[in-house]
Amino acid sequence: MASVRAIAAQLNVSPATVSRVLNNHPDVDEATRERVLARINELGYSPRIGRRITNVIALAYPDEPVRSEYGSFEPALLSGIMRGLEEPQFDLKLLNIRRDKAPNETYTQFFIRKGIRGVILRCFRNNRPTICKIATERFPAIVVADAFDEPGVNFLRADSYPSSRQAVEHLISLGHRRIALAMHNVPDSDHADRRRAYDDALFCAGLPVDPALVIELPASLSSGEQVLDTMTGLDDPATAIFATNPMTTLGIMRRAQEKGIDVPKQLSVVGVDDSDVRTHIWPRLSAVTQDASALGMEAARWLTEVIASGKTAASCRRTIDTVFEVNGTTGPAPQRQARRRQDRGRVTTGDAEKAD
Amino acid sequence: MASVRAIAAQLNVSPATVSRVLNNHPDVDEATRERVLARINELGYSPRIGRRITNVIALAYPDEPVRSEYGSFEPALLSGIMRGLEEPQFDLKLLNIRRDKAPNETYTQFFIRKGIRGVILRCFRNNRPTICKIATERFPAIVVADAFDEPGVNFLRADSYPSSRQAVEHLISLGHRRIALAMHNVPDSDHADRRRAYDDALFCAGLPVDPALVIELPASLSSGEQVLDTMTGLDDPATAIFATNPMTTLGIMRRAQEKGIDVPKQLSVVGVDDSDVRTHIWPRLSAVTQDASALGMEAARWLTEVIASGKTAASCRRTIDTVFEVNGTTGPAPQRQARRRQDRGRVTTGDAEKAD
DNA sequence: CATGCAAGTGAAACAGTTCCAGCCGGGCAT
DNA sequence: ATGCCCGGCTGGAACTGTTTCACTTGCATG
Repeated sequence: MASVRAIAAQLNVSPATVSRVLNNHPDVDEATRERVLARINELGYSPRIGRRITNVIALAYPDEPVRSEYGSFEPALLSGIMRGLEEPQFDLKLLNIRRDKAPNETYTQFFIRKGIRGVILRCFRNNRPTICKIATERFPAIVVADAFDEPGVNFLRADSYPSSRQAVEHLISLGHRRIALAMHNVPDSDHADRRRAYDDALFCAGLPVDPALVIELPASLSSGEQVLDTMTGLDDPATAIFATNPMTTLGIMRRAQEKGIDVPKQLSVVGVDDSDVRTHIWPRLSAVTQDASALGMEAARWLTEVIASGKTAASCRRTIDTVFEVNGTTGPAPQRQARRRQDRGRVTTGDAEKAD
Repeated sequence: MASVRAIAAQLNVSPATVSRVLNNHPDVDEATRERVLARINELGYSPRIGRRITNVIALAYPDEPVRSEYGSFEPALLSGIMRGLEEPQFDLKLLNIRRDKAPNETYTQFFIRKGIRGVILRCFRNNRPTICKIATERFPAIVVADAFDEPGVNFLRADSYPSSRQAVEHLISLGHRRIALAMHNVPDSDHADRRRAYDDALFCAGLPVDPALVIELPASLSSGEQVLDTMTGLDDPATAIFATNPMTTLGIMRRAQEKGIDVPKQLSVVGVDDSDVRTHIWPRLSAVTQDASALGMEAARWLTEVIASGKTAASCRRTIDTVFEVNGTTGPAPQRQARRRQDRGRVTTGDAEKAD
């Protein structure tokens, strides 16, 4: 609605000045800049090319672009977003906030300058304050794959509590009593859900939560190895591990195979999978699966809908389901005397068939 | 250089008409459209917003956006592109050609309409003609991860011939004589390189190429399983497999572990890895590795350089190196009598330590 | 005190797109 | 035959946003 000239007229400045503010040019008086920004926030503004409004949204990363450290979550998410943008005919830009945003401009300013009308945000380690800031500026935005208590922050996430709880209960029903939990060492809502599911499942089964069985580490292969070493090395070792992120899970599996620990005969493993990694290895991972592609598609649809309808007050705090999928890495708890074999090489497992 | 009004003046039409042609509006006479397009191709054209030229390039997919079927090649590539765009201050758009391009517009028209000044192209199954078409239109473009004989097509790829040959020679030096080759079933230059390397390495070692040991299948996990079943089921089975794509390699490993075939004691496997998948499993894959991130970064740099300098005649037919990395899936060829054990369950491998 | 420099601003020029009015030719009813 | 209407096509004008250039103003300095 509001054009550069309209805003300029209201404030008794020239369109040139408004444009300069929008593009973060240095030579504009601080007071003037404030006035213009205030009015823009008040009236709203959509970037245009000529008379046409630009139908572009962005997927914004707080820092490093498109890390592949979370397995194939990112491509699955991107693929979903592209599908979600198909029908409303929007384009997608990729943004690196740290790199492109000038320190002295607001987020709204930054996004307008980049010619986008809305933004899908990825939430990582330390950028929760950033996201809250963006929310208070009321620029159309939605966070994927994380949850926020702060009002005004829109998000779409997969709630892994139910299926995480199913996972732990599944392990309990298989006779496991020493179930380890390998957590991510930075708190986000997903991992909090999984922690709660673990606690609740144990509590309801009358099992204690042993602090020695809970470990917090970065999401990485080597963390997984450390988890396996720690949990099988205890005096009363774990017979099952629930790992709350994909890379740690892979690390656990890799280390178990390296040490010749038979999964699932000697140790059961439940992981979390964002994409199809669980099927890439043998045995196929029993895992809590979240559909990153669906997450992306839904987020894109919500955002474009909000933009198109102009309902800036719309709020999204949606949750989609995750699924616990039983595959080959979970089995009955081993007999007590069979545990504690510590040879570092492969173990004889010729009795495999009989045990099934 | 050429603006809408300049072109309009040269052709005695109005700027409105030129704009309509550029945006593929239906209500413009076919003859007029042709004239305008011809002049635009002649003079060149860069999309602008107001007086500013837009520094945006696109990563264009022929069809489905950002398939994750090639493992984490895509995120690694994207990450590299973003890094490559950092210094020249360009933005990146994601484009799905099939979805967004109108059938009756040229590629140049399409890209201009999307406001981009250059494009990085992904080459898949059937879009080689598309890419050649784009090249003849002379819009700034570069293909990543494939090679073209056609002049005018710019590309940047990783040459996997030397390291593929190293890989096969490595297997030969380990005593393998029955080395299978699992190829992708659609021809592209990468896979052609690997085929040549296989043939040459065998030939130079005085070994015959047995057609029974060469198989062409889609890049997928199930293909890998089929490869393993076929190659170990021969009367004179393979003792090593070279798989020319990541997913097939994973399928082979998965199936080998499922059948209890010990890699590398009973069977050696060499794969190809675009990212870090080779380290995600145990044993770590011996693999020909290509740095998708470097590919993306170099492509982005070349493209932005061409755009900035205006050297539309510039040509890029570069190749970066791949590396053959020896990890845990390659070992000495098994003794002849030890082969042909066909029990479907796990095999006793208690003598593992001694063999080392 | 005059001069010069830097900051800040606006008018104008210029970039692209769309709206609206008009032209023109063909089809159709009277 | 003639008048009318309608749709294809076009251009002018209006309206986007951005940049260039000239100008004012205030402050420091010779």
